[in-house]
Amino acid sequence: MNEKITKGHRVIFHVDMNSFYASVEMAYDPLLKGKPVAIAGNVEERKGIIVTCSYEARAFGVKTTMPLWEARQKCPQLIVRKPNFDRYRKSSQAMFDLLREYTDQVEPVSIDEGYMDVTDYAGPLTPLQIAEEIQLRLQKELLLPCSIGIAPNKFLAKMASDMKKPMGITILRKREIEKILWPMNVGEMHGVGAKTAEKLKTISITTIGELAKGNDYQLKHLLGINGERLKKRANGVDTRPVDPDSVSEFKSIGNSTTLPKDSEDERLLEKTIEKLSSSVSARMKRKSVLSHNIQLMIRYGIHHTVTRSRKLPNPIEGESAIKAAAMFLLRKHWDGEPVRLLGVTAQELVEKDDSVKQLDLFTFQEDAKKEPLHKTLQDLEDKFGKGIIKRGIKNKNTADAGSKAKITTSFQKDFLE
DNA sequence: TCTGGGGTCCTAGGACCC
DNA sequence: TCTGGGGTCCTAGGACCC
Repeated sequence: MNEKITKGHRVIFHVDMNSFYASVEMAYDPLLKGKPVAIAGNVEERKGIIVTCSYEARAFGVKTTMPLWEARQKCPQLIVRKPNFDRYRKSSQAMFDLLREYTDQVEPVSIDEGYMDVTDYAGPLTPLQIAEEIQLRLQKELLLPCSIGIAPNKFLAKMASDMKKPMGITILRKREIEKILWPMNVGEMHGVGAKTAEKLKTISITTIGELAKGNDYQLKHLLGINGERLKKRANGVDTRPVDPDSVSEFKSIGNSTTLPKDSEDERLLEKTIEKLSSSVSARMKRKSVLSHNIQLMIRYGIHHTVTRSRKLPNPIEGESAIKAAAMFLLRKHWDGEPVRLLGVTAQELVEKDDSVKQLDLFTFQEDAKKEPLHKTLQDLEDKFGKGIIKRGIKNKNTADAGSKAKITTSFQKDFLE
């Protein structure tokens, strides 16, 4: 596939913005600087939890996902702001634009972090100098602090960026894995959550080093294919390429909401689904996509969530069509118990775009050529669907931006070994 | 007073086809 | 008559991450 051939060694950065939402608020309002600041969803009600908080707030013991009332207990002078996503998106855009000044191999992972592959960087700076410059510029130009991990692959870069916060730069070389990575708790590994850590404990694996030497058969039995992958990562092996296009390919768009109080009022549930459908529809239209599958999520108690989905013969984007599909699912599957949360998600997205249809027709014809002659139009329609709209269009704009510079750099690409 | 809302990826069973 | 094995699609749920 498009996996980059990685002869020689790569130099990968993981850039991680520090307490991003809180930092953006501070950049907008300098009076907040140096103060304990927290961003919380729904400041008034029971669902108020801390989304992010400044390091000043963390000093009081305030943490992400902590209920707001508890955070206020720990830090009475806590300044609480509602999230302002437009601001965060703008700052994020500016941040990634700055990163792209160094290479076009930038892969945003979320609003506040991303990978860079600077292996082919052709300027005068060393990797460490690039990282230092980026960190300094983000701080100066955007007033945003970040931590950067430098390593030969994504996994190690991610682990490295976590090691020094805030405003850290950490190089993690292959030869340092044993000394630095292996003593760490396996639960601190990216990709290992509470459940997996618990399972690993049953085969006496509690550190990353123990995982690195774990028994293949046991791991496979316990975690399936993920066991294999995690063991490789623990040994510092990760061949995933940095893919600048990955983020533009949305797989689903959804909205959910916790009701003011648990409810079995059918009218209220319908109204809620209507609102959710409408915002999902609006977001789909902005992204110019259609959906082939609508999912309804119903949460009854804190630990009882059910998802139900429905495949659609024709792709939709309209509010009323989404609502209709979601209501169908509600009527069919709601057991009448009080509902805590409802969610509507559009899945199996396809591009709504004439040029894409053209492209489809083309691939359709190409495929037809490869098929044996007895294949009929009906066969192909069955395969591709009536609308001849292909799913999951990839790499729409992979036009090669330019020539690869062939300047030899001061860059020792194997310095990470 | 006790965990929100946005996602991705993987697994597993059943239906159905060949 | 009893029957295998492979593949795909659909649905539901779970783990994880930010």
